[in-house]
Amino acid sequence: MRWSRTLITTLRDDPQEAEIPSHKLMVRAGLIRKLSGGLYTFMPLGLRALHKVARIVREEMDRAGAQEILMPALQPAELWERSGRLAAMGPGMFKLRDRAERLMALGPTHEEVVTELLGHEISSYRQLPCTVYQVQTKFRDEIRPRFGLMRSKEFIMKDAYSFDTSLEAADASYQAMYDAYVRIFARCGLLARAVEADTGDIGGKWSHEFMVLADSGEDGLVDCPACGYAANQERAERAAPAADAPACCPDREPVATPGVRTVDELATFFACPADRFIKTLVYLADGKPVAALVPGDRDLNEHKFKRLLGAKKLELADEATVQKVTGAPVGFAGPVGLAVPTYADPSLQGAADRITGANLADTHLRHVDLARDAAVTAFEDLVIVGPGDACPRCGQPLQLKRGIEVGHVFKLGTKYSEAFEAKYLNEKGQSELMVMGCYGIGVTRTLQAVVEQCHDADGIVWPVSVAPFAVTLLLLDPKDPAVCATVDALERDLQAAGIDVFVDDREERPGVKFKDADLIGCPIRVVVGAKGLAKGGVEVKLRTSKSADLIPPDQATDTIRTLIAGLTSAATR
RNA sequence: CGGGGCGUAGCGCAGCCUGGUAGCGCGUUUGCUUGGGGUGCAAAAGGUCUCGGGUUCAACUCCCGACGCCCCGACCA
Repeated sequence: MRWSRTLITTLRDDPQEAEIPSHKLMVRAGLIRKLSGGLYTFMPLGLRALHKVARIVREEMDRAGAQEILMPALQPAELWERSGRLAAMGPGMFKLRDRAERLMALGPTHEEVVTELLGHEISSYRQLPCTVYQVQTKFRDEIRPRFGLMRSKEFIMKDAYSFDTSLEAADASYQAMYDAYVRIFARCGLLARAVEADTGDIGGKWSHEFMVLADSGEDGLVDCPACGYAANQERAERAAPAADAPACCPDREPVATPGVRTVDELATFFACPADRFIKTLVYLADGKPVAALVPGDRDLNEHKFKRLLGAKKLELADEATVQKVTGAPVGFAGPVGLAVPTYADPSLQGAADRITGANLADTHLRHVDLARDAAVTAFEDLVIVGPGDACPRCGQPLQLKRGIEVGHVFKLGTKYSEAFEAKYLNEKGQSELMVMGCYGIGVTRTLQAVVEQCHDADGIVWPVSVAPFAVTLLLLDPKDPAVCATVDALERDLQAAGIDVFVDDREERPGVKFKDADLIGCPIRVVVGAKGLAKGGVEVKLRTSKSADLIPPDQATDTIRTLIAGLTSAATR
């Protein structure tokens, strides 16, 4: 491919729209262009890289025994009513009506469609296990599109779905996908980490997310350097420290605290540290009030609380509810005498001589002994785990990192097969529900994650596996026939050797071409110019190295082929 | 949806406070020049100053309202 005949426009300045390095670079290098918030066009160079990622994904899916299909992006909303997710995902879905006024949705994911499909196609255990996948455009009405391709309203996802006869068989399908994911991200040149994750609205018992470590990542993850435990912060647990209880605790006693509501204000008011307080939070779980107790210096993890309660919807109670439940305005809730189910973090087990709200306006209680003065329904892990907390497996201190979620594998169980009666006949001729798993990779997000992880001050540093081109060939003197002839021959040779090559044949000064080559970041740069030829060769340089090697033109293709082989094996370890 | 910021030439920005001729850099076009890390000179094209209302003799500038974009929090690949 020749630059002069390709739609590639690079930018000198960082675009105003972009904040993180990968987004800036993808726009500057001319890989993508924004149409509107969360909607991007892939330009020729970006599309090539995207296809490379998709190819790796397909190869590994096929290798893992999954079969590629393609389901409609446009789906009848009725399917979503059957699974009960029209309500759950409701506002996040793009909905529209056809001319018959039938409600349709642009698919944010395909569990419904695939379960409906396989429920009809599969009739016998002999057809199982079966895993299908597709590479599809998904639509989500994101609350806040962000960071270019990282969180967009339209994106490309590889989604796979496994169907099995039993939980054990489903475990094997899950493991096969997990292993494929490890290979996919390694082949993309990414440093990815599998972490335990929350299942969210998709449902199911267990899931792992694949995280690309990056400071700009949207997710927090905890990591135990000692034993390898890793989890999304949404799910992460900790070994709760024992509550330090004094030998004896005086009787509880009300204290007037007019207008003092927050833990910070209380700490100042009582002149004691935040962990001396018990924070009482009133929530509505599917409309029913419940209370959560955490130490004053900790925050409640709503994901964990929601899972514990098995609630479909969990939200902080409104003021009126708080008033009704506690008999006091917001800021004065406490566990003493509270008549709703009350869950406490295990670090409060045995907690005594603490300060809590008194369930009375402008009043707190001190010398509260939780066991003596309050009725706790259960002690369950509730706090957001942070750096320094004890690992739930080995007790060593945890670290907190940030990551980009590029893949997610779920064990779904029979949630969808029940809703769609996706059944098969077993060996005994009995009808049984298929056990499902689902597995997603954000293909467009993965591409940007590569850029986020692989760049330097000058531009992108593509791994060969996903680079738009393996080689960029700079034609420094377009008016010199000998230089042009050398470039033509080299381009032909490289193409014949199956190597992607991109020729910068523009009427530009050398400096411009060097800068753009660094920005676009193909792994190997070959410079052909009059000066080099006079010295007897073309210059071959890796994007990652500082200096170039002078290679005789007739040996260049072999040299490059060897370099690519080296880069490829280094990437796959 | 809550909080914050920004909308001026293709891109990056100044001008606005204190109303009166719309500017700079990059890019683009043409000519010359230069030719190994974003050459230099000259000329040129390119603007409903996001949109709508209001105040005023006069609005890019002041006021009100929309819309769009970006950032921080709750959803997710």
